[in-house]
Amino acid sequence: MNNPIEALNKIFDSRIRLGVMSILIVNDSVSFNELKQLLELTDGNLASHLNTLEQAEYLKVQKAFIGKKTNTTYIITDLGKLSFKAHLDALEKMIKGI
Amino acid sequence: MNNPIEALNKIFDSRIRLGVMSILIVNDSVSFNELKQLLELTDGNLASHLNTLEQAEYLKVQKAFIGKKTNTTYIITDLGKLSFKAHLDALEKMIKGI
DNA sequence: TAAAAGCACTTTGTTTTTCAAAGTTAGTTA
DNA sequence: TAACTAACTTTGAAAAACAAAGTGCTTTTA
Repeated sequence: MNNPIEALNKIFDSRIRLGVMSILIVNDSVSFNELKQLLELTDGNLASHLNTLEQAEYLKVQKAFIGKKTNTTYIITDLGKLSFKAHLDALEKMIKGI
Repeated sequence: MNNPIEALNKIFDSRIRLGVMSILIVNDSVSFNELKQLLELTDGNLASHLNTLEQAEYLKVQKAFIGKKTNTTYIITDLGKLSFKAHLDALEKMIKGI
């Protein structure tokens, strides 16, 4: 048997980032405020986790205008999708003992 | 929709503790050394994660003798099994967006 | 039109967690 | 008896998480 945890992605150790990804993988685009309310986080905390995911290029930020009002939304990238799925696969394999 | 991450267990944020639990859930009893080799950890690091799991009463320690030699093995508790399964369920629900 | 409020952050600083390395105790093999 | 293994504990450093406060901009409200 080889090390079952090495295929797990360190970035997804955090349940907040796991939560963000699981929201973004089923929603095309989610705003900062929606995430904040869904996950019940402070601005700073959410912003820093989003930043970690953005640095990893797992999501991208889209700044748009709704009328004159700015609106920031977050979108998962292809790399984000792949990495998240790979992590879930690794988790499943580990649990099933494959 | 309610907060998808609140049902996740903080203790299982750590992939090391996740790894330990996934080993213990399929093996009746695993020794310190086996865990150390499987997970490729230093003694101190493994011991501290095992301690966290023991504090939570997710596993118990069994000190036995093999001949005159002591042998320490770790066994998952019923609470450990329940908590681990509950965490996996919560994860699954979160991912599936239930 | 001045004040209050919302958005999306950044900054600051504390607390918590993680981890490696070294030390410890006790038995074991060469 | 010296080196070795097992199973830790202790120490200390580094990283991560987090809340709170501050910022700049816009919009709504009194």
